[in-house]
Amino acid sequence: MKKTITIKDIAQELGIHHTTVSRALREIKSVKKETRDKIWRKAHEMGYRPNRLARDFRNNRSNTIGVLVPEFQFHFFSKFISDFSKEATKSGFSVMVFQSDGKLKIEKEIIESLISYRVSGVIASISKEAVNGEHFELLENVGIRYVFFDRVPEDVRVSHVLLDNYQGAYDAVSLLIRKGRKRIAFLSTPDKISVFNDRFKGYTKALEDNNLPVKDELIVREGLLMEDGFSATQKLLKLSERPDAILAVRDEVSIGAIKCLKKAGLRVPEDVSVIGFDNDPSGIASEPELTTVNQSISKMAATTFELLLKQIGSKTFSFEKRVLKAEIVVRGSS
Amino acid sequence: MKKTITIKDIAQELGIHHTTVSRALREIKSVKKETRDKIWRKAHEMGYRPNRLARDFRNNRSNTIGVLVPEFQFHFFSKFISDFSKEATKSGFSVMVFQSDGKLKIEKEIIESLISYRVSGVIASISKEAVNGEHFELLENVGIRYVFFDRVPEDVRVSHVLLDNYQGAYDAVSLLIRKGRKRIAFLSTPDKISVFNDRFKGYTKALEDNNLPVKDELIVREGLLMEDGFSATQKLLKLSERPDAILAVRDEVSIGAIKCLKKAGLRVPEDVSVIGFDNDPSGIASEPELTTVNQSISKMAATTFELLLKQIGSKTFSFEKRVLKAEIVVRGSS
DNA sequence: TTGTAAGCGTTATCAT
DNA sequence: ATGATAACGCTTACAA
Repeated sequence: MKKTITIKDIAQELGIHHTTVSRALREIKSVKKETRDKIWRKAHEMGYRPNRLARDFRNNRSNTIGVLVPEFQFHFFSKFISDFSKEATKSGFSVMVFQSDGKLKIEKEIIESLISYRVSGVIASISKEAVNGEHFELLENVGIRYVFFDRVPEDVRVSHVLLDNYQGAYDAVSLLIRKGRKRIAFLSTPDKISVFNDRFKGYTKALEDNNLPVKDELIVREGLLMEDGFSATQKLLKLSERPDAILAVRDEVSIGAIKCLKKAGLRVPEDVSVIGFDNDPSGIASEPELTTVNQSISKMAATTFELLLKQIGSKTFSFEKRVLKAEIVVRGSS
Repeated sequence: MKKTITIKDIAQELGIHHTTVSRALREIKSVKKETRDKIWRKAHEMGYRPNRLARDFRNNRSNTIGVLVPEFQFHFFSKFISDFSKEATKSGFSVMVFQSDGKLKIEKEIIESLISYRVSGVIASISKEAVNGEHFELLENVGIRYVFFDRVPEDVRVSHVLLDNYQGAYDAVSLLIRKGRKRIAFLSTPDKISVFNDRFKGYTKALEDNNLPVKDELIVREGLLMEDGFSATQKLLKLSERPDAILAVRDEVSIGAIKCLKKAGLRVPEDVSVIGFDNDPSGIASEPELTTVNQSISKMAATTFELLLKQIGSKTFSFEKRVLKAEIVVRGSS
């Protein structure tokens, strides 16, 4: 194991002072070009690698952005993080990802950890147990900027980026109504999560605007997985009058619904139309292919990064809300 | 923005020395219980949060594990990272994820970055452009332990964890042959990636052991995406004699194949059987559901972490190979 | 059991 | 344009 080379080693070799080396390596103009070149050459020759730990410590700030999500196997989150991290890397940041597993307690621990790491900024999609965003205020106290995306606290008063969930659901239901559907079911989760609440509001509003009743029996909140979609649909099929369309808050749920419908001998979309949310890859694998409400994940990632970057390096916390338009991708299931 | 509390602040408040505070907070036995309690109480009262930057700097080691993958949208990688990171968190590590995008140049930069961060360890799945693992030796030079998983260099001589890709493919083909299939196609990628090479070897060996010819026309290397599976299958269907089974190296590719077959009016599995690799969620969405070679991702993650942990804190680099058994999940498509 | 002193590698500030 | 000095918060070796 070789000795680690520091700026002092380079300075010594060159017979100059290490602060000059530091300046040269950071491309500070006040260094003569000749010295600068000499230093760079020597640094390279000696295999110098900056010690970020020392640099971060000295600057009291790590060049890292913390990402806090409930869970990162959901396609939405993994794609988002992938895009976000490409974006952040371009600007010289590293990314640390933490999963709260939907638990408030873990979320709080992660926030402590983030502070302890003196990250440059944080983006977060909150856990379902977090009703408000109070515990994030700790970040403010120590001057760390943060931006919420997708799952935001109800009382949110910091910058955040959202899909227009309300509009997406409204449009999806409107489409179904235009196709003559009248008994439109809504499949969601029992958890109170902003995103899904908004989708529900869009659903009811569209029904009302078209003079259709909102029926409790058509609203089933089993959960967010494929099997939840399946079991929810089983319940629906036991009704005296079955639904003629289903809007589910996630594609996986829709796929479960389609499986259940087909198993019951019903045709999709002839007997029952199905629409999902998220444009998950499995929607394309499904037969028929799934109509879905699409959110441009890469745009969302870029916007989130933009809002965060705007705050990092600015003196004040700011409050800006960005809502991204949702678009319906019409495929075979509707 | 509040002043940050340090151990010196606590010490001052208590009229003791800050090294005692340091010791107490790290639960070092040589501190009297009484003092210890006093310190913890005060620390909590003052809202002390350790500065990890300072600690890491002083220890010349950050409590972080670097994860290097080609890409993390693939279900395999996002699930792996999710599981790995839960595992690592349990032992008090944080996780930093970097994507090479399959590019050697980026991979090298990431390695520099990892060194610069003095991470405690690294796990990596290498880019397709990396023929050997030479560039990882830099890590060794500075004493950072690393373990490869899934995509490993050809000449690998450090610890690594693999699926038994050879066996998985061998078993899949054997299954198809037992079902009477004789013209079994193989869909893969043109890139030389260890994982897929091994799957290919298993494929040919199984054919040979059953006295079936390995036919070039049945081997199509279009890529790893759904559309690649689709177009590869189109080519296969133009042959004078079509295949009666398809083994693809990823589930997504298989799904593309199934779509193409169905579009051509062929039945799956009656006319053509299809088997994939990875047990991707979309395999379940597909119709028929996809038979696939499954690798236990959580086991792989746990094993990778285990091998890494064994090396962190040990004086010597070690070389241990773990091969995880692959199992076929039989569903409708075969 | 506790205190003292030194130092990790870097950068900011001030002096030359 | 470059050098000298100090400091960031923490831990370790040594002394008391």
